[in-house]
This record gives sequence, structure tokens and C-alpha cells, in this order.
Amino acid sequence: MSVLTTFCIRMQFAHVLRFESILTQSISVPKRMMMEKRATSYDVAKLAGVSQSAVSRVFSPNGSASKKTREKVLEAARELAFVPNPIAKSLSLGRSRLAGLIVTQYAQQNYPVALRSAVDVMSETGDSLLIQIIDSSDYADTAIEQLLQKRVDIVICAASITVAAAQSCKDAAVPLVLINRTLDFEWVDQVVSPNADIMHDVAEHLATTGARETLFIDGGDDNWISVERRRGYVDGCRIHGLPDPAILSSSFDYDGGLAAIADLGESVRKFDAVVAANDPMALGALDALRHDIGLDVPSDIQVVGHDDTEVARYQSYGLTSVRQDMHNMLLKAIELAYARLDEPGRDKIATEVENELLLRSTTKNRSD
Amino acid sequence: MSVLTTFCIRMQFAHVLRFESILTQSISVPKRMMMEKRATSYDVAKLAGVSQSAVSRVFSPNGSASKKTREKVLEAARELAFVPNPIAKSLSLGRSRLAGLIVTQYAQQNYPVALRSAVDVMSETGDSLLIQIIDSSDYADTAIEQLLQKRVDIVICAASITVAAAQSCKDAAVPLVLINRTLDFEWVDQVVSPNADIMHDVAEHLATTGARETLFIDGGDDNWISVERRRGYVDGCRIHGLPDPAILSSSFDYDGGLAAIADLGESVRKFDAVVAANDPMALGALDALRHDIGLDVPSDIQVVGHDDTEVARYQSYGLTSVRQDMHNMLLKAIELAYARLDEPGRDKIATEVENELLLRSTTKNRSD
DNA sequence: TTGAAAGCGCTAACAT
DNA sequence: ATGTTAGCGCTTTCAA
Repeated sequence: MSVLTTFCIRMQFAHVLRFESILTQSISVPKRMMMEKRATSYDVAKLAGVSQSAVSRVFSPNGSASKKTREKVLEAARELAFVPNPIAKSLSLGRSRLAGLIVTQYAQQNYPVALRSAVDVMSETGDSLLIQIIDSSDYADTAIEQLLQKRVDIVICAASITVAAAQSCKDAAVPLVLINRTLDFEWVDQVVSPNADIMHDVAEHLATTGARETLFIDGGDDNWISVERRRGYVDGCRIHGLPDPAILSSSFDYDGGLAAIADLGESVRKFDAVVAANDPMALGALDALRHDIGLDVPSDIQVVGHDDTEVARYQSYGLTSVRQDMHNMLLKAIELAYARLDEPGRDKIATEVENELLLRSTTKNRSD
Repeated sequence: MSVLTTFCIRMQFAHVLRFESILTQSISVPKRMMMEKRATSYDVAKLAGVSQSAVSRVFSPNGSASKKTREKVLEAARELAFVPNPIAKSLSLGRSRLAGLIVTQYAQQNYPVALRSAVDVMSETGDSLLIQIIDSSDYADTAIEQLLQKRVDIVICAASITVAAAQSCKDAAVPLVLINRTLDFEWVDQVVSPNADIMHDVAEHLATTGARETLFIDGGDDNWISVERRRGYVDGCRIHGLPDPAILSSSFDYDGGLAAIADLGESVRKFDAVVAANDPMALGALDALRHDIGLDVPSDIQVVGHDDTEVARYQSYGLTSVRQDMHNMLLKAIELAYARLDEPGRDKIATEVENELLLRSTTKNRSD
């Protein structure tokens, strides 16, 4: 709807533009060249010989104005290079047209495209994104508080929060939607992917390719997503008849994976597969396995990562990984948040976005 | 509809306030618990028994207020969970406290930490960053226009622009500073790193490690930074007595590097080194060289990248690369922009931030 | 359809 | 030091 109106205005504008490009060939000096201050609706009104409210109406989605005034106004506006001041608009409307997005450093690094599409989607409707980046193990509470103070209309949070933060949002009537995180609080909607299911699939694939003893490397208990994936994997092992995996905690990055295997040393040979909580860890483990221990992957030992990082597909790795459709998760989240803005009282919604296991060359193929 | 509800809420609020000023003394429950609308400075003023401007002063850096009023005001503010509305502030002050940052998709992907620190630096002063992400080969003109419409106070641009865009910024009195890009326009400051010099160093290192015939893989002529690096490298070869390098254009990513070497096939064997315009390309080339052609790096052929991407250090690669201090470039840029906001007429400044050649295992060591 | 006028919540003269 | 008042640039009743 907002998109539509914007479009309409743009079309009108285009129309005017076309006209003047014919008419103004000779008048080449834009009036505002030397101007310090940008034109306001009053300036436009004066030039067009109408009231300021007329100008406002012409630039409003549902403003009523006669064709004649509309034309006069648009012409004057063009002449003065007038663009409605969004800040004044915000103050008047009580909507900042700002959306807050909180992501972890990890996500920012590994979902660059998703971030971009979030920005793009927002700017399509003329809104903007206020991005906050926090550490993967931190709670987003302070970030939320900051966003709230900046009067964002909605907040999308791809990090853990406490109920207190959720309450703050609710108090401020600012829709909050969580991505890949759950919270027992009716006001917050959430977008998740079937993390458990996909880890079951991982276990199944390893089982059917002959693995028995497996190792899971996680990023520590304060890392929500890591814990989630670990739980899914452990369950998956049980479901698919694998022994419980060994668990190792390390840092949530390349060095963590490297260190985990280094710590294990030769004893890592007893494992048939190592599953890591994310790609960087998996890559670290993979490098250690190959270069330090001297094992062949996947024939000696299989390796699975998570998140389908850009590097995963690089020839030297070809890492089997899980791709999360972060792009769509973000879009869904934005959608949910704006929907609640219109209907604050509606029931909590939890949307699920599919993810996908990408089998590459660090795992064996099923024989079937 | 939304307006109506807002109105109703407002009325309730007024009602509550009126009552509470009579009743409150004893009730200690945070007053705003159920409140929809946030408290304004008027609410605080009323509760504190002072004028609204007194409240404003207390919350202003250089506001004068007696200890007593200050205390009353702060107490009331705390009571109502009052936070000054930044939008109203913006309108009044004529400053949005928003900074625009334009980066290419490539930069967003490969300088994640820098991006974060930019966000953090901004929020330290209570300002926020509006990030725009564009394609590496695009001009930032539209992005700039959008930011200008959103009334950003400054814009930092790490992408190419035309003089027209610069002029727009100047017209709007919005300081614009370019990162790693030059423009012949007095109003725009810039932050660059010595791209040419560092490429001379690359050439020198290759020369002293015995390389003769070298290949440069660039990202096409519409990619400014790629062209810049190529030129630097070509000059470097001349300076250090190397034959002019062969030049190959490809896409500015991993697949581009892969494809470049694939195209060359066996004839790549005649080269002693390949220098790529960035890390992903270098990595692609490296993989192709090793896995497809079957060459040993660095003994058969050396490889050099650029940007010191996270992956460059991974054991399977150990790519020699150039680290750009994007973090500092961003900070410098922000600094310059705000400085010009205070002094719009001051001379153009071009700051240089050092970069560094990181020798890893895809190049040979100097014998000396 | 149009214009006048009252906000939106703040800052900054200005006056006291 | 404090209160009064006039903006900042919009949107939106309310009359005409």
C-alpha cells in the first residue's frame, strides 16, 4: 500500500518532469543553486500561490487536490527541488520510519547478502534500517534500549534477549520480532528455522554413510544457536541409532575449530565424523584434521558445518553445510513487525522458514 | 484509524496524569507501566512543578539549572521513564543526528569488523548510521540522493560517485567524504590508503624472490579499486625491473579468479606469479592453480591477493595479501565529515591511512 | 477542494 | 536561574 502510493507519486512526478524537460530547455539554472536552506512546503506554497496545507496534501498519499493545484504545486516543488522533510513528518505522524535491526557480529559476517536485502526492502518503502551489531554471546537488551530511545517503529532482533527487553518494547508499543530465537512472551513474534530437524538430517546422513562415533564441536553454553544445534544433533543421533556424540566446547570461530582438534590430537582418529556448530569452526577443524593430524576427509573422517558461509563452497574445502534462508527470515520478520504495528493486540505468530542440508565433499555419499 | 487510537490513548494519558498528580505521593509503582504514550518534557515539567524549558535545560549539555530544579526534574523524569524525543530534537536543532554510509557489497562482506566499529563509534555520540549497500561497480549517486532526502547530517562514501552527487551534497550543505576514491571537487574530503605504493611493494617482493613473468587478474574497468591496484602493480613492475605483467579481466570474486586460470589452462605455467585485485579472486586462482592445473604454490608459482579477508589466513590458503586499515579509514572519514559540518568552508583534506603487506605462504621468502 | 490553525516535542532567544 | 514564547516543517481537523 505504502509502496503503491509512493509509486503513484513517483509517476505524477515523472509526468511533470517529462513536461518541463520540454519546456525548460533554455532555463538551465536551478533556482536553489545558491540556497543554504532547503525549501519547505511554505516556500513551495508561496511560489505556487496556494496554501501550505495544499502542498502537504499533494505530497500525501490520500491528499485531495484538484488537478490544477496539484500541477502548480508539483511545478513549484520541482523548481525549488523540494522534498518533504521526513523528520517533520515523523514528529507529526508519530512514526519515525526507522526500523531497528540487531544482529550478532557473527551474522553480520556470514549473512552479508541478507543484510543487504533487509536494507533494500526497507528503503523500498522509504523507511530506513538502524543496524546494531553485538557480540554473539551478548544479550541484545542494551541495543534494544538504544533503539527504543531513537524511537524506531519496530525492532527485529537476531540475538538473545531477556523478557525485560521484550517488556520494554511492549511498553513502548514497538513491535519486536525475534529471528532464530524463542522467548516466552506473548507480544513477540518470531521467525525460526527448523534447527532440530535439520540436525536430525545431519545425523541421519552420517549414520547412513557408515559413521558411528561422532564429535560435536560447539561454541559454548552462552551461545544460544550453538546450544540449539547441539541439542538437535544429539537428538538426531539417538533417533538414527548413533551413539551419543562426544561434545567439545570451543570458541565460535575458525580458531575454535582448529583448537578443538589440536586438543584432541591423535585421539581424534577414533571419530568417524565431526559436526561443528558453524562453518568457521568446521573449517578450522577440517584444516587441523588434514594438515595437522594428516587424515583424509571424507574417507577417514567426515566434516559438517553450518550456515553455508561463502567459503564453504571454495574448492579447497567443499564443506557440507546447512544453508539457512536468512534473507527470507529477515523479510518475514519485517513483515510480521509491521503487521503488528497495525494490529498490536493480535496473537503471537511463529513463522518457520526452511533450511537445507548441502552435501558437498567433506561427507561421503549415501550408497543408495 | 491509527490516528484515532493515538488520540484516545492520549486522552487516557492526560486523565491518568491529572489523577495521579493528586494521588501519587504514596503510590510507588512506576507510573508508566500501562501507558502507551511515552512521557514528554511537559509531563515531566508538570510532575516536577517547573516549566517545560527547565526540563529541556536539565537535559541539555549546557543548560543552566539550579541543583534543586535539576533534582526535581531528574526525579520526575525517572518516575515517568522520560527520554527526550530525538525526532523533536532533530526538527528543532536542524540536525538529524543521522550519518549516511555507503559501502559496496564487496566491502560489506570483507570488512565486517570495520562496519561494526563505524556503527559503534556513531552510537557513542548518540548518532546513528544509515547504511546503504550498492554493487561494487555502481555509482553511489542514487544512494546519496536517498540519504540526502532522509536528511543525514553527513555522508561517508566508500564507492564511486559523480561530480553531480558531490554537488548535491554541497548544495544541501551535507559534508561528504570519500573513502578510497578520489574526486576532483573541492568540497569533498577523502581518506585514502597508499594503494600505488603497496602495489609497488608487491612487485618488489616478487622481483626479489625471483619472479619474472607475472599475471594480474583484475575485476574489470568499471571497478575503480581494481583499476587502481592494477595501475599500481604495473608501475611497480616497471620500477622494480619486472616485465610488464599480463592482464586478465574477470569478475571481482572467487569465481572470477577460478575462471581466469581456467581460461589460461596450461599456458599459466609460464607465469611465476599471479597477483589478483582482491582476495576472493586470488583464492579462486589459487584453487584453480593447485587443484586444476596441479601447480605447487609458492614453489611453482606465487599468488598475492588484496584486502586480507578473514579466510586469507586459513591454513589451507595462507594467502599473502594486503591489509587495509578500513577501521581507521572509517573513523577518519567520520571525523573529517563532522569537522566540516562545523567549518563548511575549510580547505579540502585528503588523509592517508597506512596499509600493510602481509607475507604468508603463497609467496616465497626473500633470501636476504 | 481549499485555507486557517492547532498540534507533534523539542530548543533557544528573550525577558524577568 | 527560570518562565514565556516563538519557531523547526510537517499533518490533520475544522470551516468555508
